[in-house]
Amino acid sequence: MKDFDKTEPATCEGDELHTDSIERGRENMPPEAELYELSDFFKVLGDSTRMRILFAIDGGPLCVCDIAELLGMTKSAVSHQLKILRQNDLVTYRRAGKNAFYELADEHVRDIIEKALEHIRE
Amino acid sequence: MKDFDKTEPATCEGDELHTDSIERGRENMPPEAELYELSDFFKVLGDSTRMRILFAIDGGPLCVCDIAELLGMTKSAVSHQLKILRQNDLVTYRRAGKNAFYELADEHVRDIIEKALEHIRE
DNA sequence: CAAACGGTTGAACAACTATTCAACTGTTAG
DNA sequence: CTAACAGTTGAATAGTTGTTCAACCGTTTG
Repeated sequence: MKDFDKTEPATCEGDELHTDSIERGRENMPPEAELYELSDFFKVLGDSTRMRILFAIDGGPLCVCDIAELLGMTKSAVSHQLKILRQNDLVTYRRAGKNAFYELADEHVRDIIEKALEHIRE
Repeated sequence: MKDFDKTEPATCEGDELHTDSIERGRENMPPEAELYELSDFFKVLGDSTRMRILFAIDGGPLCVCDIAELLGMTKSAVSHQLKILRQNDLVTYRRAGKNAFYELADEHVRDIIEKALEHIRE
């Protein structure tokens, strides 16, 4: 009995109709690597702190200290999140003396966030 | 010394230019509630299993068992993720006898994923 | 040069999350 | 009715992740 359960996953009773549907779904599936890039990209956007940072620098380049002040967080916490945003090419930065000014890297990001906003506003 | 660090966060030396930039960033910030809805939405997309599910049913409605077969996962694991997709209005489902057929809820979702694909492909 | 500041980093901890497992519901077929 | 199947669910576990803390680096200013 329990041995049967271990054979999961299994097609629904080997139905022809189902195997067809599965095949269609499989054909639509992007390559493994792309799937991970895609979900990793959304994972970066899936944090309210990072989202706030993106909106903050959308109004123009800001240095770490200013972002920290704006969000009411420590520079350390902000810097950690900026690193993630950098590593995923969502922001770029340029050094100016003691400061590091961050800004949005890409117009795509703005578009995607805009579309998502439309979605949640129904 | 350590007491000073505790005063974080702080503006960069109270510079006028910086407080201006901060103000611009602050004006651009969406309301708190919207920020959370937005990052929660992306959080749902930020998982490779859920992403695979979305691509699978993008090729047409599929029942839980078929999705499980297609992804090589247990029905239980898939069902848990489908619940999250349901709760966030990314999928809808209709019951047909023993089966529950899931499909994409919204055209928006397709658009956003498409835009993100463009982005990661540079 | 030394002190102060902006920024980064690694380790540690707490909070969260995906999968597994087992038990359960509801539907259909024998 | 009962057995088998599709699907759901809650608890437990293992892995991931955001923030804090302390130490550090590089630049600038006195």
